[in-house]
Amino acid sequence: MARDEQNLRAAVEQSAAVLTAAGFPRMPARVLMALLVADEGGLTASELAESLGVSAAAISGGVRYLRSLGIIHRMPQPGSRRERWEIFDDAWYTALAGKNSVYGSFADTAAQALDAIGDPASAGARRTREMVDFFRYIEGKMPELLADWEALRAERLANRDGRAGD
Amino acid sequence: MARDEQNLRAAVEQSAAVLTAAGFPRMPARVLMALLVADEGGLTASELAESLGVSAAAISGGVRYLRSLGIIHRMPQPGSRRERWEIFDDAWYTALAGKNSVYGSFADTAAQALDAIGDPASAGARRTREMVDFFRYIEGKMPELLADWEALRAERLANRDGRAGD
DNA sequence: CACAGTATTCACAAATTTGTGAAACGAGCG
DNA sequence: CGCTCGTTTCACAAATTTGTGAATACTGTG
Repeated sequence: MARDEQNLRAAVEQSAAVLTAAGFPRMPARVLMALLVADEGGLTASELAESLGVSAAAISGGVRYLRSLGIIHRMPQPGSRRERWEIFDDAWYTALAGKNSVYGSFADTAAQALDAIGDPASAGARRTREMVDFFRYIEGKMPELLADWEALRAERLANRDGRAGD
Repeated sequence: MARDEQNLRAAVEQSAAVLTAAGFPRMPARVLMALLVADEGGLTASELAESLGVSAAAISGGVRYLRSLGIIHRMPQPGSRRERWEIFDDAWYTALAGKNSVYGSFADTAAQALDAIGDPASAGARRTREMVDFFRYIEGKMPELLADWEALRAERLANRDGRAGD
């Protein structure tokens, strides 16, 4: 079965739209999805621009954003000025782990609010304390969850190898 | 210790800023934090407006958004037109569970991309498949994580009661 | 060391989001 | 049943975000 470019484009756009709806900036989301489905070796800026139908400048901005998140990287091609952009294999893992620190800093600022409330028995204090506890709990459990995923993934890969390379 | 209004305001704004940085719209974030730290009985729209220093219209919009997310509710006061808005106790729990469905729909659209790629052995297919698997895994584990939190919370409350109401 | 091909930056236009004041609406009270 | 207070809706202004074309900077090649 060959690449169904038309459906692929549509699915890329739709997935990017989901990310956008979740608060992710538009262009980075589109670039990210394009890189996700790209073949081995990633894509150049101009390939991205052509594929997404946008200017080179837009790609440059999107790429800078994604790089600042540490989920893509540049692969300088020896003997060519054309650099290829590639998504890290653990991009999503990293992104989710990173969001974890958002939970953490949110809990931290909320904890300051908790201090400022004073009376620990008040409704506001109880509510706030419970929220802080909740996010700290999630934050604490996430590493375990991710580790479990890693283990499961490694196991799958081992099985696949065991079956003589699929 | 009494309420330190000044620090409380600052902490509320800062927490709202963290939410905003994470993609949450600004005014809803501010309203949400104000309601979180509010005393028993929640706040009226005008109290929110005064506390946040914005117009009644802005509050109305923010409140509508939060209600659409199902994390606050209106408490009609008998004998008064002033309705009080209150945050649900399980607001954050709900929000996180809801985000879970975002993971799900993201995985779904990405799975469509996977189909469109065709060749399952290609780099793009491998990458995409792994991402889909990852989010499905997270999505699957989250209920368990939340249930564990519930259990822990119930246990804490029981202990507190056991110690004769703190 | 100048040239050619790419990538990045910049100023700006378009689109979207955000918040306001004024008007409309709705519920209790005299 | 009209008045009053509080909330919601609406049209619009301000601010922010998003993406473009043109100019600039960078790197390898002849």
